[in-house]
Amino acid sequence: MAKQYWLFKSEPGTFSITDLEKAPDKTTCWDGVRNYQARNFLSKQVASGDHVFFYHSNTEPPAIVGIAQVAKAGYPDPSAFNPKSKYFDEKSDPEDPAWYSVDIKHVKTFKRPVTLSELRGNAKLKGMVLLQKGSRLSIQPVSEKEWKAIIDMLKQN
DNA sequence: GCCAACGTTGGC
DNA sequence: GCCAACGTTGGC
Repeated sequence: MAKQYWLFKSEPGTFSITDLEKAPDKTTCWDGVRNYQARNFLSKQVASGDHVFFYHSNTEPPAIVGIAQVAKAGYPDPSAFNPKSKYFDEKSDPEDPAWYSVDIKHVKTFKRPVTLSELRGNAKLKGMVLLQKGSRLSIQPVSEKEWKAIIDMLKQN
């Protein structure tokens, strides 16, 4: 299986990369995804060992703040079955789960985040899903070229 | 806080 | 199946 790359969005007020770093074994269940396109990535494509950019949205500045790795591939999202969870979905049947989670583990937090405006300024990233107009997908595929171009931006810091 | 873009819901 | 209304996302 070829290496795959992803970008996971999170609002830092809800779950930040610092939260991930502090989590037991620096690992967390990525739950609460309630969008079908993102769900399909989680259930079918995101594989153990895949590399993940951790992105902070809805904050100033929006930025890629670090890297994580997929520790466990798609499995039914437990929060959908938990009536106490804000992500509870009574329509999700444990026999035929509607929603999926993966586990991710912290790899590194950047000393300096790569901001959205810096990403926009890199011509190599023109096609990146994140930079498309109106794009709000919370689980996004990242191409190998895009991944490498962003890693190169870190080295220039 | 504003608002454009997008996704979902539900009446018909 | 259409589409208006509504809710959410997320940059600014």
